Amino acid sequence: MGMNDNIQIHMDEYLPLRDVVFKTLRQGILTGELKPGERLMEIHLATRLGVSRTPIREAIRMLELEGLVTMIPRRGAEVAQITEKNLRDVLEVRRALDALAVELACERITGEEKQALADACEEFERATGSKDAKVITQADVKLHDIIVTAARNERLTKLVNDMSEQMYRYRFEYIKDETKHQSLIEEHRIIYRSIVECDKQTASEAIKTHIDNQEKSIINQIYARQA
Amino acid sequence: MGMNDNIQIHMDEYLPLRDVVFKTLRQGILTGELKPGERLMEIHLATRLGVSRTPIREAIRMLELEGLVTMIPRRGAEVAQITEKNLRDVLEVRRALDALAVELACERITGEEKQALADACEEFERATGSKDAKVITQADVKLHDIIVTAARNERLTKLVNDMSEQMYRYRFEYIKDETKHQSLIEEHRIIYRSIVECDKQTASEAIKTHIDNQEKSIINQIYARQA
DNA sequence: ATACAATCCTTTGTATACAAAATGCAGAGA
DNA sequence: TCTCTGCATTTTGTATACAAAGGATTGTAT
Repeated sequence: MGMNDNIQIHMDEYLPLRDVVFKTLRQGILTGELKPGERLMEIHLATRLGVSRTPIREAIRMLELEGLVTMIPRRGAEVAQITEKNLRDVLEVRRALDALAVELACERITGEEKQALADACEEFERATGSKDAKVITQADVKLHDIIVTAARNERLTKLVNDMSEQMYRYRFEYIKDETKHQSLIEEHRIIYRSIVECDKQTASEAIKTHIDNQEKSIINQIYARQA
Repeated sequence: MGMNDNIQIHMDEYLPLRDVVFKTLRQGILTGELKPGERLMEIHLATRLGVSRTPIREAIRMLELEGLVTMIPRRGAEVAQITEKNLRDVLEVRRALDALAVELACERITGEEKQALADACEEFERATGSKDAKVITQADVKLHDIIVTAARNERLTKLVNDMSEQMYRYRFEYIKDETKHQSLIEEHRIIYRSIVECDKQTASEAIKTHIDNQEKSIINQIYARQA
């Protein structure tokens, strides 16, 4: 030992092309670069990304299962339509899962994590000062990450992360709205305090409010865009 | 209209090979035919199922995202290990989602569905009399299907179905245990009644108890198998 | 001008071929 | 006997080739 620790080979840098393609397409869809309804044609994507059709196809299979693309038999894939119903469905589920996460976190959070959570709250407050949506978003993500991690449930973590990512583009817009910042800070504080005090009831209510506010904002955005 | 209705071509019979392979492998894993830790080698599977490697690979990508197989870089896929932690995680989430489902069902269930639910309850009672685990399981699935459908949330439906399927093999064993039948019937009745009466609180508690009982049984089974 | 039909072209679905990495085994040396 | 090294085999990762289905376009007939 000792020597091996220095080697520090980034052996884990290897990623199959399918995963690269998967992440790329996913990113494209979530940021809106690839628009809903847009067809995903294999040769097209393959030449564009400089790979063959095989990794593209495998990536599409993954996106399909995540619900980000819709398959039409013998016609191929297209970026899934986002309907209002669809979003409400996702948020409805996410609300329940986030509530579960904070309740579990109340029971299982460690001392270190409590500290990390406190730090993350402060960090978020500072980030709102920066007026940089990206920084704020990162702080927000960090905070929520600590909570779901503290829930000690891998399946839950994966689900919550998947669902948050689906709202990526909307969350970004939401966080740009500075009038919401103060209430966000307040919500985070309540969540933090109730988790530390192991007050499941309050924590769960607070996170539900948190999601509900996001929902309202997102629904507004949809109408705004349509108009 | 009229004429076209008669044609009734089963045009939708077409399924890409990848989906056939997917379903086959999935079934194999869930029934325990393919055991945890078993390697899934592509050529092997391909010759066995009489197809080429391509559909096999695409099916594996899907299974991977469902968490049924684990990928080891440059080594391929193997059937995911089922740990006790893993099962507890799934059940913990399922508990919350099922609770959400009944609560939503309380609000949204239609008159027809109420009738269907009543029928399904009776059907289940009759099924327990048959002593045929398969028949009983079917009746149980039917009942739960009606509930999640009544929740009117497609995302939720998909998640709940996925999670139930993951416990397929255990559920089967559970339902074989005749000593549990009476309490199962009782639980179903409570759930049914509270949904009809739109009593979310009771419905949610009842379904949670329902899942908790399943959990106990499953954990017991695991210890029994290990011993 | 419109409707219908044949044909071509695009695109997916599937199979196969080739390259690179990893594993296992055997043999040589200490 | 044990270990290390090198080779052979296996298996994945990626690319390409071929077939069939769908859609579009063009031409023709009414």
